[in-house]
Amino acid sequence: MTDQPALVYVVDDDEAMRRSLCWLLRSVGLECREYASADAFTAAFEDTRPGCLLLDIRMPGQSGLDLLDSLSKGGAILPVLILTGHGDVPMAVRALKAGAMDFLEKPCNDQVLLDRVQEAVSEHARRLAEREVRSEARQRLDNLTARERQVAELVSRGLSNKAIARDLEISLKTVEVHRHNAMVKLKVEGAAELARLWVEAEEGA
Amino acid sequence: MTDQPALVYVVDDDEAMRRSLCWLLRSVGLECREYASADAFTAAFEDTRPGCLLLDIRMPGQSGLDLLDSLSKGGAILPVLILTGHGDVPMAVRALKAGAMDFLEKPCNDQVLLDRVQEAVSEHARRLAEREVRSEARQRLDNLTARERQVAELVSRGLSNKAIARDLEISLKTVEVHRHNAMVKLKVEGAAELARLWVEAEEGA
DNA sequence: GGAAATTTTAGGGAAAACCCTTAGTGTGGT
DNA sequence: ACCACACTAAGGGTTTTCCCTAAAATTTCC
Repeated sequence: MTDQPALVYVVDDDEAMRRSLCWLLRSVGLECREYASADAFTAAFEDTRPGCLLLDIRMPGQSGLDLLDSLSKGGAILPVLILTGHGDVPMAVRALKAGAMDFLEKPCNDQVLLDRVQEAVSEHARRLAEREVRSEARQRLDNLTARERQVAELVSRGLSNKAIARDLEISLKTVEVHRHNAMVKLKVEGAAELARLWVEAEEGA
Repeated sequence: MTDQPALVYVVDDDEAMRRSLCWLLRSVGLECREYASADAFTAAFEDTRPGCLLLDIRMPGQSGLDLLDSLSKGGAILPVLILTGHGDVPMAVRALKAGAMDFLEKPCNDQVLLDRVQEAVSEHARRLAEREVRSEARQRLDNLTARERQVAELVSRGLSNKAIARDLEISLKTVEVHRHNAMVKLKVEGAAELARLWVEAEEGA
């Protein structure tokens, strides 16, 4: 997670609008890329670098709301700021419930926009860090064999080796082996750390 | 947490509207109480029984948005459905960002409204259960003495008694005592359960 | 000042966890 | 058939935790 500079994506079919937005963003030192359609953006973006998306709704081809849906369905965590000229209440409600971070109407005050962008970028950095922790945990969990995972889970729930042996109907010695192997693979020491790792990995799963 | 029936609060200064809403809600078996102002509602509601709030924005006295803010500031977890006749985009955005679960415009389709209410009630039940777990955990934690809490935290982080003794510069025997007392007070057995309890209590703190 | 609670330390024994090696069995792939 | 891997099991020793009793020093509160 090398702390890369923020990148703002601007998706709008109106070229003048894109230019103007990017000019504004670059004037405060934000890197910025333009896309004329949802598809062009989808093909290009990577959800690993802190940033956010400034998105228009009314566009030829895939609409902004559709893009918003497909982003969240695809597990993306990039914050989206809707910026539209012809918004109505149902549209705003749908966008925000679909996970948009904000819904701004053109024309929009420059400073307000920049503030929202900064908020969104911070939020994305936060989410990226969180996702990193969980995916790290889950990746280590994936390296366990079925039996090891089974034993590790029971350990994380506070059962003793003896109780686990009874539960799984295997010998105490076998449990010790699985437990030890799991601990090594997960790089944890002791039941407490294992329990924490387990909670981290399973929350929001 | 005796599983009480749902209770829907309706806050609107227009009496005809309140009546009509309550008639609709009662027709599907939902209990329902009416309030003509934000203040009347604030004085009466209790955030322990599953339900939701149907809230108008434009009212004499405290506005619906103000009520929404003061609810979330007060730590309430009651889901709020905004139902207003004169909504605009900025108002909807503000309401949703302030935590409203939905923003509906009058007149509103009956079935849509009832669906949203049911969703909101389920959501509240879910939140109540979560809050219950956390407050139980925190309450038990509050019964620990300072030293016990200190020791328990280090145990939950995976440190051995010996390591804790070094950290706190006290004897191993003392650590054992504090650890044991903490375990008894927290009603947990083993480091794993303690770690889980700790995570439960501290998350979202 | 005295009672109650907290913090501190200790001895000693039973239970559990931890660490090492060795090894038989079964399964899947080359 | 052979190899790699997972699962199983055991012996034996060290360390840590768990559980009991006992008690002194300290702090807090009335």
